[in-house]
Amino acid sequence: MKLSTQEIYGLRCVLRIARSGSKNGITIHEISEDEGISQAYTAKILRILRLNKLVLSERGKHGGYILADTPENIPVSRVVDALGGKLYESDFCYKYHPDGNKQCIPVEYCSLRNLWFSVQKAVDQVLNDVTLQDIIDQNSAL
Amino acid sequence: MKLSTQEIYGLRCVLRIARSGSKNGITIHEISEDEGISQAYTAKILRILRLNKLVLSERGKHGGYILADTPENIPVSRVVDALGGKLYESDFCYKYHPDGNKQCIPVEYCSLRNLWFSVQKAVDQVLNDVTLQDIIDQNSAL
DNA sequence: TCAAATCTGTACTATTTAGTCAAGATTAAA
DNA sequence: TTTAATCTTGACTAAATAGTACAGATTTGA
Repeated sequence: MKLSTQEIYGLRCVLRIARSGSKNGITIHEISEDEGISQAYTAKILRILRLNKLVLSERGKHGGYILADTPENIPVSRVVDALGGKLYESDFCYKYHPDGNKQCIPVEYCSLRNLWFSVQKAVDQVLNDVTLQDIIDQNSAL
Repeated sequence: MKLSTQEIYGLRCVLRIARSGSKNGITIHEISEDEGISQAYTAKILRILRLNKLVLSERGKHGGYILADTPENIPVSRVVDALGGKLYESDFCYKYHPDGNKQCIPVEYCSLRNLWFSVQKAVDQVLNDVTLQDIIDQNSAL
């Protein structure tokens, strides 16, 4: 079970934006420099975050990125889900039964579904309860 | 955050082996049929499980696979870790800082490390406590 | 109006993961 | 001893993810 690099880098980008005091926001160039991620890849990740309404962008000379909400109001789960999706999604059972017609009939399939779903819940419990502000503050039950 | 198909298929394969009453074990062909996974891919996954000492194999006419231990003694975490590794591993911080020299200096890096590690712990808590036998029985706090 | 600094979008390449193929090794039984 | 059923291994192809390149659009200010 792994995090994708998009999730890892993306959360770091969002935190950079959150920590930027500037009213105009922070540019791709700055985020890229600070995080040691290429500008092109930073831009790609920010696009996803923007399409998911986690950040707002402004073009032009004084352009840049700001958060779409206050850091207290953005749980980490929103960022991670935007970039990497849920572990257990609605198409889970179908996806991993290539032959299509055996879903959830033999008994262990259902208990496996329950297993993965409970892993999902455990992860969500952690990530829903931590906001960007918590991370900035190093608040934690972590 | 996703499970790899190796983890998902692999756990199903192990459970098939666990549920096989036969003393000679169960063949790749049977597992493949039962789970709707190709023989070749099933073989590849079983190889990993064998190298990780989760299953034992016997060649030849009456060959097949059996578990290396009783289902009660194999927590799901062992299977998942063998096939997909840990979410948070020792090289985590280095791996995602391509420029190498910024690890854990700016404050949020450390809180992120704590975050991912606590996700890892939450997942482990679920997967360590569930054994193959639990899944077969549909026992659960799931 | 023009140029510079920025974001935007698409298409491309590289790497990793998923999945297949085929030839070889082992065992049991005829 | 031969054959059939099995596991074993490594090399291959396909698909998904990671990461790059570049041309275009927007805004500001000279």
